[in-house]
Amino acid sequence: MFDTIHMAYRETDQIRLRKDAVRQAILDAAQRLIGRGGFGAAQMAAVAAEAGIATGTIYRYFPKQADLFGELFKAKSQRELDAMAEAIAAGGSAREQLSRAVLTFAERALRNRRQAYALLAEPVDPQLEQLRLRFRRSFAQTLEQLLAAGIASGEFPAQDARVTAAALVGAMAEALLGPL
Amino acid sequence: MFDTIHMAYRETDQIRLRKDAVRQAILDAAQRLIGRGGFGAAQMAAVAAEAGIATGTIYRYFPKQADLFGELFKAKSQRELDAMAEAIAAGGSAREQLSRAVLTFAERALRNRRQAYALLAEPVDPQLEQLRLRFRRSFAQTLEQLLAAGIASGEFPAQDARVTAAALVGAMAEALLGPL
DNA sequence: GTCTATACGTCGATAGAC
DNA sequence: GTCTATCGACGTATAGAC
Repeated sequence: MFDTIHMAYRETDQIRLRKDAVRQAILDAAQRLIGRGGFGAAQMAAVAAEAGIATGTIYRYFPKQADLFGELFKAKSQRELDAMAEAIAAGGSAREQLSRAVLTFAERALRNRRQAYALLAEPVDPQLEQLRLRFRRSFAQTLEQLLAAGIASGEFPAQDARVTAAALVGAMAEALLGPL
Repeated sequence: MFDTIHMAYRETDQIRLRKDAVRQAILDAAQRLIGRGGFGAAQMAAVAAEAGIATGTIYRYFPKQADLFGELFKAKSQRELDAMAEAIAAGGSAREQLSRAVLTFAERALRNRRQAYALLAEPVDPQLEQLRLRFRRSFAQTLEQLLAAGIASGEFPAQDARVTAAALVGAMAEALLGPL
């Protein structure tokens, strides 16, 4: 019916690719700004300028600033979590694994201090803070498994692996706040 | 001139006392709600109801919710800081002081879990989060002094007291998140 | 994606202090 | 008579449910 007269709007592959590119450009721009000055430096206007688009355009892709920040936060935090898991997976004794896990976390943070501060402690909206808490739990769980294995093998003294893991996460994060 | 005809409005002592009482009633009401369900339970309407006043009235005393929360946050956190300082001031060896400081902090938190969670980790506005960071630094400084004294006396092995103090604060807070 | 519920902060009206 | 404190319904924004 209408289709034969009025061509219904359909996204072409070309448009699709272009939109994906713009979206990625926004994410990249925001990431650069966050890497230089934390979330506070990634104001929507600044992100738009960095991406070479109009401010209003950002809201077509990310209705709220929290959406943009949330996506970046998840991606960046997950990358750190993966890095720690990888360090553990490299094998060795439980002690070596734990040492590598902590060192990896700290070294990566100190190599990218501004971003690390943003991910670890920069005051952000409650919505992002919630994400932060969830990732902290993930880090703790990763370490807890390692500790539990070490305790089972007798390498570590008997203890509450969950509490120790949480304490380690807190200690790492807080101790890094000085340098960051 | 006009003064003799139209009495200028001036706040009397009676009104002043009444306003102070209302302000305190708001703070008390909010404190009770936070103690029961964290900041999330202290909605402006709920606080007003608990205090027995209208919602709009709160804003005469605290223009923004963050102002009300901020005042309570400061008071409550300072109280915890004082409690830790007191535990340390009770004397004994550096090791005993440190033990008492940590135990005091943990016991008080576990005795008032809802409030402890609110002060330590509940996602809040960036404005409050900033306060939280500042108090964490204060706790760290308090412990740092204790550690420095212990190191100087040879009771503790040589180490960076600042880093250790920060790690202790982080470990305490994060380890308590499970029970809280 | 739409619809509903909830919560913050505002506003005009009212009662009462000066 | 003039000014202020209080009320509580309303506008708006956001979150969650379906």
